Amino acid sequence: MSKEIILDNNTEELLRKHRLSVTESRLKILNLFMDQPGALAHGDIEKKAGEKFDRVTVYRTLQTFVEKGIIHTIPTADNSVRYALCRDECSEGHHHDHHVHFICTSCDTTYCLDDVVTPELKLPKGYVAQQIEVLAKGICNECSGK
Amino acid sequence: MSKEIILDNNTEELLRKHRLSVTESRLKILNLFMDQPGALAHGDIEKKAGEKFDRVTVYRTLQTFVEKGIIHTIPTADNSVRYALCRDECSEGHHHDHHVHFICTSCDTTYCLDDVVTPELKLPKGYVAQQIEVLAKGICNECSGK
DNA sequence: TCTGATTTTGCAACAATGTTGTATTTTTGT
DNA sequence: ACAAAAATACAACATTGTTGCAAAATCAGA
Repeated sequence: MSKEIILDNNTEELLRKHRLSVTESRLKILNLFMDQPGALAHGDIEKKAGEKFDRVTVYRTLQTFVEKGIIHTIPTADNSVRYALCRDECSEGHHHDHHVHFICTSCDTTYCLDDVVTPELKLPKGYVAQQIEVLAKGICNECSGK
Repeated sequence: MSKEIILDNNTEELLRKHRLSVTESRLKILNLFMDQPGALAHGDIEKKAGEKFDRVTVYRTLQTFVEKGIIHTIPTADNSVRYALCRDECSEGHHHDHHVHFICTSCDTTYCLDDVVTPELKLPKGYVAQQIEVLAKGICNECSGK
C-alpha cells in the first residue's frame, strides 16, 4: 500500500514532465519553493523542512532539479548560492533566466524580478557573452513600505 | 636585523596608505593579485603561493583587504567567491566597483572589465537598488583569438 | 636603535559544508 | 504483482571556514 501524501499535484506533474520519479522529498522540496516568493539556499531547505531531511538527499535533489531546468542558481557575494524556480520554460541544461535578481539587504530575501530584463552590454573586442547575470542589492518592496 | 624581502614597494605603500602593518604574507598576497589580470578565489591563493600559507592567515588577510577597500568580492554561480583588486578609489567599506565582471567559460579566468559600466535598471515599485552587480559569462579575449 | 605597546601570525581545535560509495528502500513500467 | 531502475539513508570522509590564544613580528616614540 502506498503512503498517502496530500499535496497538490502541480508539483507531481512537474516531476513527471521531466521524467523524474515522484518521491516524497522531491515533492516537499518543490513545495518549499512554491510556498514563498524568493530563493532558497541549501541551508534554508534543510531548516525549513523541519527536522528530518538527509543532507545528501537535498544536495542531490537540488542538483537534479538544476540539471532538469526546474530551478536555477543565483550567485551571491557571500559563499552561498541560492536556488529559485525557473518560471519560464527552461530546457534541460539550458536556462533562460534572463531576468534580474534582487537581494534585500534588510530582510535578506532573494527575488527573481521576472519582468526586469537584463540589459544589453557592449563588451570589449574579443569578449563574447553567452549569459549575463544581473544582481541588484537594496531594499525590497516589503521592507521599503514600512 | 630585519629580513630582506625583495618586492616592489608599490604594494608596501598601498598597505601603509591603509594603515596596515607591512608583513610578508600581505605583500605576497598583494603581489599575487598584481601579477595577473583576473580575480582570485581563496583556494587559488593558497595554491599559487607555493607550499606554505596558513589558511587562517589568508582568510584574515582577504577579509582585511576587503574591509579596507583594497580588493572587492565578485559573486559566482558556484560556491566560490572571487576577489579582485579595486582599481578605482574605494573608500573604506564602500566600494565603487561599478564595472562589469566577466568569467570565461573556457579558461575560467575572471576579469574586471573596468571600462564597461553597469547599465541603469528600472526596478518595480518599492524596490530601491543600492548596488548593482553585472556578471557576464562567455569566451574571453584570449580564448576567442585562437 | 632600543623598548614597550600593538598588530599579525601560526597552531590547534572545532564547526560547517560538501562528496562518495553502498546497501536498502521506493518507484516505475509491464 | 514483479523485476528492473531509480532514489534514499547512512557512514565515512574531504574540504572549507571559524575561533581562541600564545608566540612572533611590526610599529611608534623616546
